[in-house]
Amino acid sequence: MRRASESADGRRRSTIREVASLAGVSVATVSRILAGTYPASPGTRARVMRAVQELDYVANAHARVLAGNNVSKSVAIVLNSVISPHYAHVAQGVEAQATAEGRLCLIGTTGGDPKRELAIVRHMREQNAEAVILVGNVVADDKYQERMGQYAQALASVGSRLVLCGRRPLGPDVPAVVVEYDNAGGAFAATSHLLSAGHERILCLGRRPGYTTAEGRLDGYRKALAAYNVPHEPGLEAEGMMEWDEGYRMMKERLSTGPQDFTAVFAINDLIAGGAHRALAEHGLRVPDDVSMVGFDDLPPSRDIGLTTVHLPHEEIGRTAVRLALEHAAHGGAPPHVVLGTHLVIRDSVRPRRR
Amino acid sequence: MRRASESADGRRRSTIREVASLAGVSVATVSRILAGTYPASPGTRARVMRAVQELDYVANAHARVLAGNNVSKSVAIVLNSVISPHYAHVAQGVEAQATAEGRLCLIGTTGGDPKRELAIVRHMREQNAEAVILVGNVVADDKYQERMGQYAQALASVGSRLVLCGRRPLGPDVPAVVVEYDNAGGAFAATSHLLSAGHERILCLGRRPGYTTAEGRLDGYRKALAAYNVPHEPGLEAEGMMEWDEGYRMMKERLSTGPQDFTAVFAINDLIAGGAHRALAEHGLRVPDDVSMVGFDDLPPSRDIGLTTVHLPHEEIGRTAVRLALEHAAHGGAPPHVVLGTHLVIRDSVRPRRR
DNA sequence: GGACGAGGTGGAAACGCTTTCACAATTTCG
DNA sequence: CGAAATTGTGAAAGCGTTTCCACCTCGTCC
Repeated sequence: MRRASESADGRRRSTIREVASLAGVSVATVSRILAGTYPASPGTRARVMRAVQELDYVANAHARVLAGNNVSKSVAIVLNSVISPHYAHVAQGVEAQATAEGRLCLIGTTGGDPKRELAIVRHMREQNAEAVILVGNVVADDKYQERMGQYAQALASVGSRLVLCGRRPLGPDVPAVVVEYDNAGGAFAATSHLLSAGHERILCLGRRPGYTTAEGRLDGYRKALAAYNVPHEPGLEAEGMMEWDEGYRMMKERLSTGPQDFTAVFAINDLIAGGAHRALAEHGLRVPDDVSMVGFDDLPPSRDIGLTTVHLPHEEIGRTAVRLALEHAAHGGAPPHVVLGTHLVIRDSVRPRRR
Repeated sequence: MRRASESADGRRRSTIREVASLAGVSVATVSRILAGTYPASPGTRARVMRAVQELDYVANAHARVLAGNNVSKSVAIVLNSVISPHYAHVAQGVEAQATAEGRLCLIGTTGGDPKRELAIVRHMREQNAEAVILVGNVVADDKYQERMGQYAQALASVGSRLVLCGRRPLGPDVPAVVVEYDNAGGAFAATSHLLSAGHERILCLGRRPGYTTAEGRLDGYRKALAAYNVPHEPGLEAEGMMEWDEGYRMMKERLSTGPQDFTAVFAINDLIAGGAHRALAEHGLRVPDDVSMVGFDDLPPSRDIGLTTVHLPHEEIGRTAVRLALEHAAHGGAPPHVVLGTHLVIRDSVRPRRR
């Protein structure tokens, strides 16, 4: 009654039925042998294997999912973009762990748009992914709070386990595995490093209210100042997004609108540090000779400029997300919540302050 | 006879049957209304929609694929790693275009290992992906040629359309969409830029026989030398992989084993340029004051150091791959083969040679 | 020497959907 | 005004698997 099943390019895919009849056994036997779930006589096994080889048989994953208990052996990762290095590393970790655990990795990017995120999560839901890993905050637009209710509910009904990486919680009624990292602690260490080198006027680049990551790091910066009894000066906090261009812009503005009233810079992430570094160079200012600088993330390109920065275990974040989600799926219980540590990587971008 | 279908976390997923009975229509009607393929009376449509809302119904993608013509509405991307910026950008392009065309994006990384690549491609094949996009060469180990036969055949029988991005062809019997970019032309422009600034002793970093990308760029470098009548000196070509650490290593070795016998550097990609840049800095050499440098790729971090480099349309490569694959799937014919252009981005890493 | 397990195997239901076919209820037309 | 075309709907087959149940064939035990 129906056209023969064909794959995308018209090549016919052989089915388990064909394998069975070629091997002279029932489909049930083929299925069992391939799954390795039941004993089978060596002779039968050999015949089946030969037939599989002959027909170049590969099981149809969709049929398998449908017939089985609807376990799709896949995890989904949803993030802002893959080109942002931090996200790329996390994605790499997710993919690696997923593959290691025999899962397929689905990926979707949102560009930070809540609507797109929602659409993608819905799409993932159709796929029955075992876990949906949400990485990084979405841009909080004006309708965010309003949308939040519908949003959280939609996410809650994903039916998959939800994992939040470095991201604001969705609400008390939305259970989720959480993988955090110590933003405040790292920023405290970074700022302290500058302070202990004698710097007191430390420009902080990347304030961003409403973004957990930025907020946590700003918090660590302020705490370090307090710990060293250095007065906190709001004018030394520049607002901007966590991107290269923004770092460049913030530093440019700073340098063009007045005298250089700082001796060191704490960039809330390495991207900002990179942009600021470039802006300084264009003004003939050298790091660390003229200005000391510390970043946050420890991304590979930061080595180009010898940036002292806070190391974040990016890939481990991704791996942990998958591992915890799958464990939680297997054992149940309360969704786990971990916070990963950070440490300062000292390179060559800080000099003691000249007096 | 079977347990009720449950999703991963035990939440029950409603089925089309439940929607149908709640709306008081047949499943066929629900299916048609949701697909929008047939007319339906406004009343029925409204009732169905209400039921869908009520039950929070989302179709099961696996069942849909199985029942439909086995079209899975998904494309797969297989690459070395996501953390390498070039690959990340390509992946971003693939994901963006896939989403734009209503497809889901599957992703897998190989670490450059042919065996893992094969395993992943097999996995993708089970999924019935509409296209499998292979990005970048796999490491050519000693058994490569031998394995190539089996390998090409396995890929050929993927049943999905195959797309090769910046990658050596698999063989005449393996039809594939090919998306290339002009490595030789870009390298020619980059080297010419250096030559026209008066540089003659130009160190080329990243020779790598057997790798199409590296070979193409080396070729462009040599051609430019020839065009300017500058004698080609094999000693000025350093061998290494296209990675940061390798760039660092190559430059370190160069500087520590003899006098600095070059005035400019052509790095086969920006990663190498970054590493070399750092090594130069550690030896007190500045770019461009002491050494001129040109890279290849135009990755974002290259802006940190103001690198003049060859721009590659990374994301467009990915988007083109998806677009062509899908078009080819729809219209058939010979698989398309495109080569994308490049252009030089002039920043601040080249100075005319002092005499 | 018959009952009983255990090891293999096959038949068939079920998974959740799409689509073909058939058919009833309209509308349109000569 | 009756026949033909159109429209909306339902029943059921089928997609390619897995798995439950039943069955058969042995070897083993009392």
